[in-house]
Amino acid sequence: MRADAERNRERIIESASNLFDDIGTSVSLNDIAAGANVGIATLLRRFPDKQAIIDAVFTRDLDLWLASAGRARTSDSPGMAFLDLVRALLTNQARHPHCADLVVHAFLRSKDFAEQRETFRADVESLVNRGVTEGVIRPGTTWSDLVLLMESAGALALLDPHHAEEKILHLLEHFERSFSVIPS
Amino acid sequence: MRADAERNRERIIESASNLFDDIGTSVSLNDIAAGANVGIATLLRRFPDKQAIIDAVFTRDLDLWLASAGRARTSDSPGMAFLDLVRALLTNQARHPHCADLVVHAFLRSKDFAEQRETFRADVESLVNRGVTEGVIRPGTTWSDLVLLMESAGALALLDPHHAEEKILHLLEHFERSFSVIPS
DNA sequence: GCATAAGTGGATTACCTACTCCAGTTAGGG
DNA sequence: CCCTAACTGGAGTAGGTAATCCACTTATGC
Repeated sequence: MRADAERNRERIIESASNLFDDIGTSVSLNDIAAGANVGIATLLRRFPDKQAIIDAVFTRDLDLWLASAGRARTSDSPGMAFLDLVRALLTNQARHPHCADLVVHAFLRSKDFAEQRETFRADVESLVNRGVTEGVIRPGTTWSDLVLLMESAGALALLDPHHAEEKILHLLEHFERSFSVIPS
Repeated sequence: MRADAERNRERIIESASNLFDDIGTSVSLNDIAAGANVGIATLLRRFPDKQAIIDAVFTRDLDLWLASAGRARTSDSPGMAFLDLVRALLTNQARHPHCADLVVHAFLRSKDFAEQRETFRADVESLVNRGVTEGVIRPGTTWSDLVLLMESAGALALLDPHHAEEKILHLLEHFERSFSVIPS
């Protein structure tokens, strides 16, 4: 691939990412191309169709999540690390609403993401289990509870991006109470 | 209005309601008209634009919510009645995903719904307050917590209608734990 | 009954979308 | 420096949308 083509590819992903955050994945290819200072043909040469762009943007975000989860795993204070991880993931959801339907429809189900999904799951479960034995996290808490929280947060962000952060933090309060062993 | 015209109006709302539940509000006016066995012109004569149909369908659902809340208010077991009400509202959300963005963008904000909103709010708050003094609901629980739960449920339903019911019930478990004074 | 206002269907318009095609441009190896 | 394969922009295509228009039909009050 020629160097200029590679630069354009990155500009397209950057433009798409920004527009997805601001407007949503319904934004038109024309606008994405314009935002990258690139013709529509250039865009469609690199990405065969619109879904390919959405996937590329999502994959970039996903890498950050996996890195967060991996880092949290090694913490020696699992309860704290778990909450920090959750908070980081949710903040990301608030900022990137477009991720929500990819989380639900691709990351959690498609076999294309099977490997990443299992890594992520293993990291989270390890953290939760250690938190439970440490007595910080309520027994019965599982990976699926975190998935539900992430799905809910993403869904809220998608529905109402403007108030997403505030609502997601409120949602987190309820889940923290539900996750915690100590009633407040 | 002529009697046949009134019949057609109801058929259009019924068709729209069914299609919104199955496909979402993105369904085309042509399909709504076809489902009502009516021409597209007939549809657009009754409802000046697409939003008017969406609003009409929502208003029909909303009346049911308000009735539920009103009935719950008179219960002499507020804690129970509150949970029953919440469960009824959430089940409705699962079945009518299209309501989600109207809840967020119209019912909770537009002054067109101000009167209904305040009635609903008063009913719910009365129930919550009685539940708190009865010692069944955790002090600090407010109307805004219920709103958040309904928004989350609606958002989930919109994002993934097929698994909505299951996810919403799961979500309710966490909120029940958070609402409750007794840790489980 | 029947006059007529109200109602109707569906072809049509205007517009927006994702995606294709191709004549012209440019990077970069030899 | 220059040749050529890679790359590019933007006009154009196909297809779907909401909304309009108008010749025709029907309910209903008298």
